[in-house]
Amino acid sequence: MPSWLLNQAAMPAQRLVADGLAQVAAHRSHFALLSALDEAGPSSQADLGRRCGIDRSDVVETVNQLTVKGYVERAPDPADRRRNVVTISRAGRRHLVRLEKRLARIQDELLAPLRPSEREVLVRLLSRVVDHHADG
Amino acid sequence: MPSWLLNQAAMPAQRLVADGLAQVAAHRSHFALLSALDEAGPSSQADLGRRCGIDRSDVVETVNQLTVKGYVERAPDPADRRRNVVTISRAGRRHLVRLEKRLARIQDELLAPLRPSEREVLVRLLSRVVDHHADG
DNA sequence: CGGATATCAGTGTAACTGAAATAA
DNA sequence: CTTATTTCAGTTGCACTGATATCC
Repeated sequence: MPSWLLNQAAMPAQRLVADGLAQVAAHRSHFALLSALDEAGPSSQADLGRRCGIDRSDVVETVNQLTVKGYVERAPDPADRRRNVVTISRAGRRHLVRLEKRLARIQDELLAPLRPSEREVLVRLLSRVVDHHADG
Repeated sequence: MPSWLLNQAAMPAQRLVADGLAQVAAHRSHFALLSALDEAGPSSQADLGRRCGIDRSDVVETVNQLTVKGYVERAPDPADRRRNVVTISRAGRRHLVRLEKRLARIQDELLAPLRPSEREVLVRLLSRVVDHHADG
């Protein structure tokens, strides 16, 4: 049953990612936010939440943690004083590179039984399923 | 990123299944237990939990619910008085058929964007990933 | 005013843990 | 004595909601 298989496969995926990131005291949301900031540049917390699919409340907490570690800076937006502008720091970029390398190894471990061409096929099929159910 | 795609695809899968079963006041664990009982015959709760990957505590509660609805019966095992023998009833089998039909439609909705041959490929690739990480 | 933002406290759920009672 | 089973109470992690203050 496909729905069962998807959940069974998502389980080790989640575990491998969580464990791998925990080894460097990181979390999925850390990677998501740092990635988004690296791609899109300084952003408001609401924008970050929308981009990453993370709840507004959880963005607050994640930005708190990343701020403590010096990976991002949070400053009021002079152009719109409701907003905080979150900016990735140099240390944040270095940390992001570390996380990316770690995650690459984890993808490899996750898809170990599949050849490269099969991994591509899987990614393509999953993408179509995900796209079909996007925001619906 | 494959791990992300897997989680994104598992999300609508989980939602569709949960919603579809909720319409008949059922739950994933209801289907899992009834299915296991239909396949393997009367079983102890510990066996059911191991088979279905459901925690021993949750088996207790699920059997409670199925008992109230008359879909299973719980009786002490005379051969091993630590155990309860859980048996599926005739109404339980009828209910299982309903759930199976419902779940078949849900699989179809989940994989709507894929052709039958593509669905097979997806299932095969996922199976290999799941097998590779089994019980590890 | 309506709408957006950030924050915090609290809710709901699902998976799990610990301990007790019973019995192999 | 050790291990297994069932049960219940409680915990934890997580996504989310509601309310509030602030501002466009």
